[in-house]
Amino acid sequence: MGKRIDDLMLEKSHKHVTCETCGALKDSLFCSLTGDELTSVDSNKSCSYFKKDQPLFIEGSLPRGVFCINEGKVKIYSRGEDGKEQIIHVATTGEIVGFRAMFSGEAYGVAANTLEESNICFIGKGDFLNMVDTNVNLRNGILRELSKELADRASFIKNMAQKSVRERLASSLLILDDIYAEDFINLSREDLANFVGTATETLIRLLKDFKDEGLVKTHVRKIEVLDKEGLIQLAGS
Amino acid sequence: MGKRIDDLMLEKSHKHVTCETCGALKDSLFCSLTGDELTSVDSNKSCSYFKKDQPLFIEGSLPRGVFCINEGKVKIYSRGEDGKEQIIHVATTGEIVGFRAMFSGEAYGVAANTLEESNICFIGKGDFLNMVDTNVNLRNGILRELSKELADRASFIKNMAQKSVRERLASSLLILDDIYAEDFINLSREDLANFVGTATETLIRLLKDFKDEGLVKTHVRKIEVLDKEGLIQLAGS
DNA sequence: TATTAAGTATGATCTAAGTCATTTTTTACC
DNA sequence: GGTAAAAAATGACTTAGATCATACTTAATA
Repeated sequence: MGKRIDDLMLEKSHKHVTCETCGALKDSLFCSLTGDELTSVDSNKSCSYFKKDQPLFIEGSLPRGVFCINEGKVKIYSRGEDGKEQIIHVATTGEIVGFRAMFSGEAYGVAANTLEESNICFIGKGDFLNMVDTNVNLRNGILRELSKELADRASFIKNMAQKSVRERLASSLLILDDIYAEDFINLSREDLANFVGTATETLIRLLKDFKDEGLVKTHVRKIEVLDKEGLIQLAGS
Repeated sequence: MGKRIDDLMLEKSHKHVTCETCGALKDSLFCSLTGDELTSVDSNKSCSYFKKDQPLFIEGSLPRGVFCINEGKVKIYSRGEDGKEQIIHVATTGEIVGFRAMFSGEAYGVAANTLEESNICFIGKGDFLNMVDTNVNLRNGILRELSKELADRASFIKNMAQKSVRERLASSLLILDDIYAEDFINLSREDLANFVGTATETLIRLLKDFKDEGLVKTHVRKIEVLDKEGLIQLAGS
């Protein structure tokens, strides 16, 4: 008899990712933590393996801590009345997810799911808030991060209100190309549509246009950006 | 010969609004400041009278401090390629405006203009950051505020992507009705359209429908909300 | 490797909402 | 108080993009 799924997950989760050796550390908000602090985080965190499309947290639940992405991708989204998702952000290696609701004391206004297999650590609310309170660099990093995101979302709103779907697709592909770095963009057509803010059918049609125009190339579901400059032109400001 | 405009402004600006007696204090992030801290803010701030549609700061400029609204309304907006404004937020009495860019160290990604005659105090960057560093309550208040706004903007994005203009107008009117509290909503049709994210003509047409349906009543440019419940129904989630 | 399900693609149709042109009303200012 | 300018309103027209129906392809699982 084969192993149970739980066993497999446990096995993978026991990769023993320690903060000290975490490849994502230097890109993360935790980069300013002292050796002692890191050791303390290490002993208070739990690291787990997530399969594709598993929830980290759901809309309306109360935050119990933060998630630190060691490896993988996570979509942050909110669901409309009709159930349609709007993806607000795609988080990647090194990012800390879910600390916003931590400060507001409110329930999550968004949900988070893995987009692919991921290794993600969890740090409890108390430990995290304690660190923020005592570590000036971490705190300033968070203030900076929150502010930057606020600016990002302002321009997201403007794009939604003023740009055509075609323009938004171009600018979305550029954003995703950065996030997926050396990999091809790897999102379902539906997720991509939910990021751009359009119907899946419309997205597919426009993506075909982009292919015909030599802007992108598709490898089944994966999308390769061929002409970054062209997309920039198309995306406008 | 009558007084020059500068004199009049000076006169009004010399209302001597002190933080201790500021009516907006209790609603503001500064409510947690100690007596000493307030005195220090007081001696380091400048308070000025702004006419209608004057800029507090413009997109792309570097922040030199924060603005505290003693009396009045301020629109926070961003301009698209074609010059069309997208209004992100309408700030009112008690709100502190412009502290987001302060933490990110970047230039303003948005602009701010008065929507009506306003009394607004200015606190320099150094003084403000200093207070944030030393006052735990203020700091936590700011973290909470930033987080809440982030959540607001996520739902703003979702609304833009998924709701019809009619639904967005309903929800915008509800938001504005809260902001204008006991007053009627007092925005130009163009500003309202730029808040809803639609063309001015479309806004005017829909507003007329709302009038016909008994949801609102207009007093020339001002808008009175008659049927809050009806608007809530219409706005959806 | 068959079978099913999920995801991707395409076609046909409809309408919400944008654009441009013009008129009416309100506001600002000599 | 009269005139000019700005804001609001209405009409006619056009189209981007949503929706629904259906076909095709890739992935999953027995």
